[in-house]
Amino acid sequence: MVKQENGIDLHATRSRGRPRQAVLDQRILEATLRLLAEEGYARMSLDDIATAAHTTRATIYLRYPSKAALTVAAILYARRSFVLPPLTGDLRHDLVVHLRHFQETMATPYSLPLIGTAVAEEHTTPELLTVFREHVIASRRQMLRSILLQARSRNELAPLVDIDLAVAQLIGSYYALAIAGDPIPPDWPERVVDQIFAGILRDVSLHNQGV
Amino acid sequence: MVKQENGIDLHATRSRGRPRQAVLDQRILEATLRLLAEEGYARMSLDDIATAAHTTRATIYLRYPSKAALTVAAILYARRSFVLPPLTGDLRHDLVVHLRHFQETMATPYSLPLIGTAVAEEHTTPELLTVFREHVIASRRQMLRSILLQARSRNELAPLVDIDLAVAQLIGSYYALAIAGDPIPPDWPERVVDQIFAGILRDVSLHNQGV
Amino acid sequence: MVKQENGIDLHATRSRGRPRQAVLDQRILEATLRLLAEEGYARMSLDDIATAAHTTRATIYLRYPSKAALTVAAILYARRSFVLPPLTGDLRHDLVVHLRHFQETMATPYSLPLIGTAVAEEHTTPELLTVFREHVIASRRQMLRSILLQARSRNELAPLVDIDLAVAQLIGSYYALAIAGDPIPPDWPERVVDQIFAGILRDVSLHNQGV
Amino acid sequence: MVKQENGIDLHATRSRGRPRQAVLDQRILEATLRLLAEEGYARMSLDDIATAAHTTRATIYLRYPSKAALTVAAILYARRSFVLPPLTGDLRHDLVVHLRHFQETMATPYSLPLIGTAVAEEHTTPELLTVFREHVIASRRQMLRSILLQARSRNELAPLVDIDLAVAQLIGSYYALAIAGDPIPPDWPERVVDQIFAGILRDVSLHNQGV
DNA sequence: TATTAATCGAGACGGTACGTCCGGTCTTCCA
DNA sequence: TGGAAGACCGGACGTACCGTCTCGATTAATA
Repeated sequence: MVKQENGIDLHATRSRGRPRQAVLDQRILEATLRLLAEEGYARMSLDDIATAAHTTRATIYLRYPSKAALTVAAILYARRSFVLPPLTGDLRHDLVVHLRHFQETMATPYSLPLIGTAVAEEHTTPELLTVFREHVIASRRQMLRSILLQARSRNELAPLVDIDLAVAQLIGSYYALAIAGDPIPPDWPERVVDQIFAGILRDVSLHNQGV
Repeated sequence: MVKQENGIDLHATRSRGRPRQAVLDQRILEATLRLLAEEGYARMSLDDIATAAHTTRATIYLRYPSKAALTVAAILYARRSFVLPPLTGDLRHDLVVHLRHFQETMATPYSLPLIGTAVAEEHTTPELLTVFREHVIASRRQMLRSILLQARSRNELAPLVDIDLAVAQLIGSYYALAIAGDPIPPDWPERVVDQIFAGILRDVSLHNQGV
Repeated sequence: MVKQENGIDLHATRSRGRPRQAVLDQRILEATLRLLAEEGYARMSLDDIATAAHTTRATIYLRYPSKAALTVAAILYARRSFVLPPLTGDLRHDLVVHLRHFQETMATPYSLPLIGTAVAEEHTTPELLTVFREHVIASRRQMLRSILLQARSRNELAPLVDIDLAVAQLIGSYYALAIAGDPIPPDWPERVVDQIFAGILRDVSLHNQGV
Repeated sequence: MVKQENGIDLHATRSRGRPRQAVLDQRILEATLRLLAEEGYARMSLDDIATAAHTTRATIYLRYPSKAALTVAAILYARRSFVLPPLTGDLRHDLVVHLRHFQETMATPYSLPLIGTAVAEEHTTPELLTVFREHVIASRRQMLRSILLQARSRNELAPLVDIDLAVAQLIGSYYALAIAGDPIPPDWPERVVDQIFAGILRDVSLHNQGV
């Protein structure tokens, strides 16, 4: 009988003594998510989380060894029902669908600051960035990669395309716009897909034909 | 006769009272930069900065109202001698040169975590992100934009190109790779420029011709 | 079954949670008393107290809301084993004994400055003076009053004697001498008792007889 | 030719350069007195004094070397027109008049706290207490002493009277009442004089005669 | 009349302390 | 054993104050 279904179970061992209250796990994680969203990582205090979850700091430390670990757990908890859209085989359509999904995820109030936190704490709390990479970023990146790899196998891509770089261009354009403070256009997925498909240079052969 | 010699004069008004010791400004900002790099924003303490700058917290607070403001000033100070490379008119060359310059800037140990901090503190300390946008990001973005706009005026670009999006793709690919933990290839500037030039799709006309 | 064993129990409610370390209470109060004596109220710093008590300022603030409150508590602590001498019924003897006891109390290095502090802070920190009056001054004053009242009931006093004023004259002569910088004579208790007994005027009847 | 006429001239030497503004002396001292009365010595800040006197801390420090010295100067300034009542030769009347004068002086809002401050700062700022003793306390004490000495020379006093102690009893009864928080009765001067004249014991000879 | 020496306003600076807040650990009782 | 409650340590933050200092501007006596 397998207890862990997603590899991220910190309290797996079914030991003796009074069992933990599952409802407390939930309350703690949801309070964490809410305060993370409202205050940001730095200003979010464990005391406030404990109060919001109707428990105490000590009980939280019984579950998570640090503020960072709790944050990580909360992020994973938030993504527990996260499902990527299925692939259809249509290159443009699949890319647009996934980028839109990404866009919607990032539109929630504190998604970007949370990534910022993970990056900011890279040296002091590398677990944050690690868990982000492994459980949040990697899955989508892998999906986009496979979309492009399938397209390559269907011979739809130019032969020298750097697929990892293409994925970075697609996703990264969102980061760059957001960091710069530019509003993200509603049709950003279509725009970026079309632009990376066609390139930005004038078609020389066509141009020459015109002359 | 010009009074300001360095462009960023925070204490311009030659007012009454004992003037600030310029050397202290410098020592404080350089200590801040060093500790910011060594410890990161969160672990950097004003007491340590004061000690390293051979002064006291009170004196720092005379200049900057908060830790965030000091950090902002230090970042601006770090960029006081920041000079973007000149333009040549060669589209590909100019883009590659500027992206390489960006790449080198980001390669310093705490550039990315610092941006992460700014993004993370967006809601609690928006000044950080604002100053980043205005003094760090905007200038390069503007430069890349003008490179592409000049190319458009020389009729080198495809007519429907979204220039802001193209800039975001160029720069953003670096963000995406860094956040994902991917190593940045040494020839990243050339790669991303070429890929955004040509697009990633197989040349359909050529392909059709081939068939 | 008695819960309070020493009369002044600030933390009487046996509530939940980790109980305070009684030894810390003691160390803090004794360090306070020592530094109060060595440095005086103004120069005594909470950091030094904390260091001397092998704890931290935060822990002190857990117990006392301010420096003044801590000082008050320390003074009360110093008087925890304060026992007034018993009465014998001999008016002169009782008065002398109590005044000598008062004299010995005041002889400790910072007794008078401490009263001075309490008086000085009357408007800004009235608690100090209040606690002094209630716990230090009142008890002795009451005792002297009762000595005189008993004497009155034994018909030993002149009928019009203002007892409160008499107490004030006895004790006050010490204050006045100390404030004036006069050395307090070792037999001050006997002197002041005898002088307040007999009055200072030449005995008129005797004088008249002499003439 | 004597320059200083009262021993307390801090700015005697008539040197070259811009002379001091006499009006500033006055404003500073009066602001000091007011804030000393309103806030007490400890809470009175030189910045507040400077602001109230429409000047700056540096200018104050040009005149007085420390907060304590300024306070001393202010107290002396407050007593510049202090005149003790003349003697009449009537023992009881003279004592009552001087005690009433003392009572009125002490009735001003911060007289007692000021003495408290001087006593409190005895170890850290002994000048305060010294100047108090020399210029405030000693003069009255001397006057009361001379009243009693004259009475002795007129053979009005009992032969063994300790005059210094008698003065201390007279004045000290006020201190004791004030410190204890007792209201001072309006006829306190008469009461204390009469009580110290007659003593508090029942007249034994009279009593014996009565029996 | 020009110089000189001091005052005065304004504010920088070092040093020190206060009171608050937080993260992490611990200790105790209760269920 | 889990959980509630809260003590405890260590350390940072921002504020306040004292006493010193360094400027520029001003003012009067003097050379």
